[in-house]
Amino acid sequence: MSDTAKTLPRLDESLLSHVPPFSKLEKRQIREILDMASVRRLGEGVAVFEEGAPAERFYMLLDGYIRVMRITATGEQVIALHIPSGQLFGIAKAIGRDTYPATSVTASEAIILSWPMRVWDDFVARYDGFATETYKTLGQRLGEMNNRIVEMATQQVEQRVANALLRLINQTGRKVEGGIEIDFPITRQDLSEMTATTLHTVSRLLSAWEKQGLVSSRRKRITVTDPHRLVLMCRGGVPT
Amino acid sequence: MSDTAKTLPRLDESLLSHVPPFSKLEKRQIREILDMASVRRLGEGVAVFEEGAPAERFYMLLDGYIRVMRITATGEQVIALHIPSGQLFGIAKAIGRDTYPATSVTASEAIILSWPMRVWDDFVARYDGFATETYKTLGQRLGEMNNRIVEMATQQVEQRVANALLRLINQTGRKVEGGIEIDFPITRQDLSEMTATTLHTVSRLLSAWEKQGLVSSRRKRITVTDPHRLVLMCRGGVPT
DNA sequence: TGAGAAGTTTGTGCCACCGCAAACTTCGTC
DNA sequence: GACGAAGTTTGCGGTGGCACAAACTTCTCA
Repeated sequence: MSDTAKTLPRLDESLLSHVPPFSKLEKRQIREILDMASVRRLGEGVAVFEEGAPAERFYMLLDGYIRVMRITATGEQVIALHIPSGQLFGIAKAIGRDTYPATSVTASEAIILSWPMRVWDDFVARYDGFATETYKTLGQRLGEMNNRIVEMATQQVEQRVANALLRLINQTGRKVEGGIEIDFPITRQDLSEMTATTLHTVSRLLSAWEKQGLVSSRRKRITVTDPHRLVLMCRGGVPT
Repeated sequence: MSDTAKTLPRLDESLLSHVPPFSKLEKRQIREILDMASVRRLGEGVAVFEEGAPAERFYMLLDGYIRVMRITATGEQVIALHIPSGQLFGIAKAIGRDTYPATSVTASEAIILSWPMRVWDDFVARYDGFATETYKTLGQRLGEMNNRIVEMATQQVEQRVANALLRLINQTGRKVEGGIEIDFPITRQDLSEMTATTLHTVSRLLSAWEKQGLVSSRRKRITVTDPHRLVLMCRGGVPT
């Protein structure tokens, strides 16, 4: 709802030159692509698009984090995925859809590029490596979802939360003194929506882990101080 | 393990002419494609490929059903998906992978075509509509998985099993007297592996539903006699 | 036709986790 | 710097559905 912007001053080619779907392109081509893009700077917690809406644009996250979620008929939220910067999202066309299959919300401040969906086929046809790289990240996301299904089907809450934390620090971790911190604000509630449990249970688990020196957390911030022991946690056994 | 066959007598073009990824092609092109294919006839419960194996071939299911599953480190099985005839599967290349992300097993007797993965890029480049249709089914499967995640995160066992049944009769249902039957042999165990519960719980549920006239079942066979009331079941409330 | 395998049903006890509730802490803002 | 909103912690009771166990039924194949 809040802060939008049109085509900002002028985007530098280096913005995209190292980003997988565009990394094989010449400077000239990246220029073309950037000239077609709109830029927006969004605050935390802003919806980029809603599930079911006609897929009119596709997006590239330049900075920040995006949370992909779905909302059930009864109003419960389920977080499907977090997307780090440098990835495309909202690429409904890539999977033959004309509406977005889920809602995307910023998990932090974010900068996003976007293009009208009608140029999608051009991108695929014209830019070498674009399609390939796109489908590679799609495959990764698919694999991740698959893993989550297996986890939810076979693991206990404790292990699921541990897994979720590890995945977060792997994908979006930032090294700080004393451990690895999740690079965006995240609440117990969020974590519970990622692991199919309640914020109460997550809170209890984090408190326990904090006492054991596995993690340390403040409001909306979580730092994993002992990833190794957290990995052990994923495979069942309660440590001493 | 059991029954294999090489290129059988001679496949008829009509086999593929109505199957989405090939439906836009000319007879000549379908001939080409068929001439490159191997055919196999498989019994029930035979593995087509295993998770993690190098993705050397991709497949088209001509008849029967395929079950896509994963096995955890502790040996538990989780069924991710059932694939009905007329769909491609094992298309690792489409998502930028060079190993299969899951195991595929026949859920019934089945007839499958297959091609070496190296012709994949040719297929995409040469055959109009092939890529598009492929990604459409990919999108559907992604959506299904997404739905399962949401279900497992928000619903009770009873609702999840009801949902699983409904999905099965939607996708693979066969009309019989007195209801719609799932078109391939399926055990309580299978159903429990699809819904993250135990075979005991599934058995109890089915027994209860049978008493209420919602379903009727025999060994390895399930018929939904009152789909409408089963739909109600999905949304919580216990009926009279 | 009979023995074993595979699949199903049913009972009982128990515990991990949720639901509810209430107090507490941290942050933003006027 | 005080108020309210947002986020967190903690206690307690209840219960859904799992684990374990055992009998039963239906198929298969010799």
